[in-house]
Amino acid sequence: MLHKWKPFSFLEKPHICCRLSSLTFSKPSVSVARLLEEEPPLSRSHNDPVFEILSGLKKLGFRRFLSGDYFRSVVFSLDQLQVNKIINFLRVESPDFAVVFFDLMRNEYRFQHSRFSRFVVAHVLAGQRRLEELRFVLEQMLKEEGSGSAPSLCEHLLYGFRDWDKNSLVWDMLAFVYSRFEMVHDALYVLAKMKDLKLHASILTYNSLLYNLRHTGIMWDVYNEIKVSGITQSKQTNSIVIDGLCRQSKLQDAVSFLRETEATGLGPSIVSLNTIISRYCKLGFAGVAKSFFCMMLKYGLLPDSYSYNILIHGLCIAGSIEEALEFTSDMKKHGVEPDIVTYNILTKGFRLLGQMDGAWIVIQRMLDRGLNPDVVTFTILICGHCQNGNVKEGLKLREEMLSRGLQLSVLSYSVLLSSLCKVGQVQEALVLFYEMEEQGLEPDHVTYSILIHGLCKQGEVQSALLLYKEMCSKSIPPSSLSSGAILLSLCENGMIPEARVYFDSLIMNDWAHDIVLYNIMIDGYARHGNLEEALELYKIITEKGITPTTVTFNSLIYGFCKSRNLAEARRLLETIRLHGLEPTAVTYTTLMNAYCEDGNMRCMLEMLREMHAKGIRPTHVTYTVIIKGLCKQQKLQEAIRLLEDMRYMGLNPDQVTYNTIIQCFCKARNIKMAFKLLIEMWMNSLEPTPATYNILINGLCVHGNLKDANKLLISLHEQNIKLTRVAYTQIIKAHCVKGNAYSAFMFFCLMMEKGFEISIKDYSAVINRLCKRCLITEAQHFFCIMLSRGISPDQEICDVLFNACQQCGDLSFVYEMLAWTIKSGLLTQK
DNA sequence: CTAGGGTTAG
Repeated sequence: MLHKWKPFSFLEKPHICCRLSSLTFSKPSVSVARLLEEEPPLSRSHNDPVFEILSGLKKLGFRRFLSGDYFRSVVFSLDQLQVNKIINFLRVESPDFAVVFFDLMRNEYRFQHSRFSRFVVAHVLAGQRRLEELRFVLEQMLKEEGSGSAPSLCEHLLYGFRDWDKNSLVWDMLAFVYSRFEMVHDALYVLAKMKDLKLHASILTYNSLLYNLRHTGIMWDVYNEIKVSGITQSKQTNSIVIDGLCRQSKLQDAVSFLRETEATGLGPSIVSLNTIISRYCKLGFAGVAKSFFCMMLKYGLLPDSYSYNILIHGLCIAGSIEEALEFTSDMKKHGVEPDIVTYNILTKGFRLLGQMDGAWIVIQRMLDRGLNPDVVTFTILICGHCQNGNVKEGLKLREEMLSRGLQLSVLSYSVLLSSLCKVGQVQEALVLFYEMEEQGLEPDHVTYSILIHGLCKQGEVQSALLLYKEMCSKSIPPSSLSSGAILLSLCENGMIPEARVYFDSLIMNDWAHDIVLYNIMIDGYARHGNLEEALELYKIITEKGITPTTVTFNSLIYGFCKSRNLAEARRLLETIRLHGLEPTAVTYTTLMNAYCEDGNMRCMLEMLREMHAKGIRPTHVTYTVIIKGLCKQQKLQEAIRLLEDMRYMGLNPDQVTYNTIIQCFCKARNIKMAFKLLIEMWMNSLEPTPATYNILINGLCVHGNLKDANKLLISLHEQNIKLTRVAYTQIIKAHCVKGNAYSAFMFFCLMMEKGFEISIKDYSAVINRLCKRCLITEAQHFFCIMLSRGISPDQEICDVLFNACQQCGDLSFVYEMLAWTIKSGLLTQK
């Protein structure tokens, strides 16, 4: 291997830079002769820099020679082979200098050492038990060699250094460093070679490997090997196994393992018990966690601050803040002082209960104790405000942090980004995202997931994809979450075949067992009426042994409801329980809505009763469905009463709720009440949606006064309020039906002005209606606009116009139309 | 040991 100079790194050093121009790379300069004049080197070696360097070192001493002109003039021409010779020579003569020379070449001259030199120096360091440095040398080597390099490095070590002193230490450290760098396969390879050579690995190496493999079943292979090899286990060995079992969700095995090791004399360690307590807490079993805490005391082990913090945290997430506070005083009594982590945990505890005032009391106590809130404290507070929908307050806290000189972490930014996205302020989120990058913070896969998701939800799929690409280019591997966002957006945009191709590619990768991805795809199929494919995917899930969630079934139920197979939908409700899962409000609401659409109020109410009996709280969506049912039965007063009841029960009606009930009043020709409800929306700071206006405009067109509809739409149009094309098309339709071609034309222009895509369907809708009323000239007019916008007429539109011209007796246009149809190849056979 | 992200219903 040829060594490579890294010119730019040494050019940074001014003294070298100056010399560079005067350097000669061929023969030793005159100054060498002067340096060595006391005893000139052997003449035959004049051209051999290795010889000159070695004799120079000997004569002048290390420091003097290496800082001298000769060495500086010749150093840049040295290749790896020559450096190998020097180092190997020094190893025998004076091992310390071998290391110094090695370091100097690398640090001062950015010399890329060969494997041979590195291993030589590694052996020297191993011989002197300079383990930190040994590790460093091997770390440098493995950083450059990368993963998959173990076989060739082992070969090198095996054939080049077989009987060297302390060879086994170098092997062991090599395995250790591979393991630390998470190059597990390489580490295992080295260990296997060591086994062949009958070399023993140290417990540290085994522990490190055990640690890296603790997520997997291979952990046991390593553990058994430790037992077989007969080396003494350390305290950490058992803790790592227990941690691994916990991470593999084998909590029972972890407990049994703890009991087994108890007998072997080492006894359970604090760390092992802490791990188990932590696991039980995370699963929400604070009671079990407490019993292990007591067990710790029984063993005579004194709980440390970790033990207390873990338990206090467990109690907080279980909602038992009082008990958490009791343990906090308990820890003080036992001489363990609550630290910043304890206070942060308690703050979070209050935050989880929505008691922000309690959170502030904790912070006050923390301040009294002389502890300053840190980034975590602030993040918890920001989180609290954001989850209450108060992003503004969250942003204020950010200011506060900055004014205290606290740098926001990636995490605290992510909290803010997430809540900005949730309230639809994606642009603001992006601004904050760029600020974050400017601060030199590297967004991680969670940050990207949040933004990609936010953009997708806003329909900005292209920007989302750009961000996705950016993430991949930074070699942040896409997570199932960010990919899930893309998948979801493909489904939401109706691109089901594309979604499936993408889905298959995701399943081929690491996320073949992520049920959420399946759920998104199944829902995509169910939503777009492809129940067969949805069921096919469900079959695949069960075949793969993946546990479905209630969401999986909810989507299937939706699919069956959509295809009007209510019996099967209802049967699936029972299937949920057979899988040991609980139906949710979504399950029941989906079914209730289907019964409601079917006009089957009896079954709908039956579902509501069942829901109630099972203790599942209806949501505002459930109530909206019931309101819809009441409206269908023309029970308007009851609907209004339910709307009031909702608020009373703390369920806030949203836009859809109002849209439902407003539509109902429009149909009942009670336009006044419909507008009263619109005002009520405003008063509850609910921004009406485009659908709200569509309902009102339609109500005015069909059941009210068309002039009022005109006024409303024009006013909305002028105020630039977000509308859909439906607002325009339905009023155009109404005017056409009434024969107000001019008004229709005016609104048509307004619709075009707003930049809505106008399709042939819009033209034929107008032309059809105008023709029906024999408004041929007006229909022609729209026909001409259509042609001028580059839209080609289809068969149907030509037929309609042609027939109308004949029937209404406008023969002049018949010929024109005839010419047109011939020209377009759309001639009809009538 | 403490702080962040996803899927479903009207």
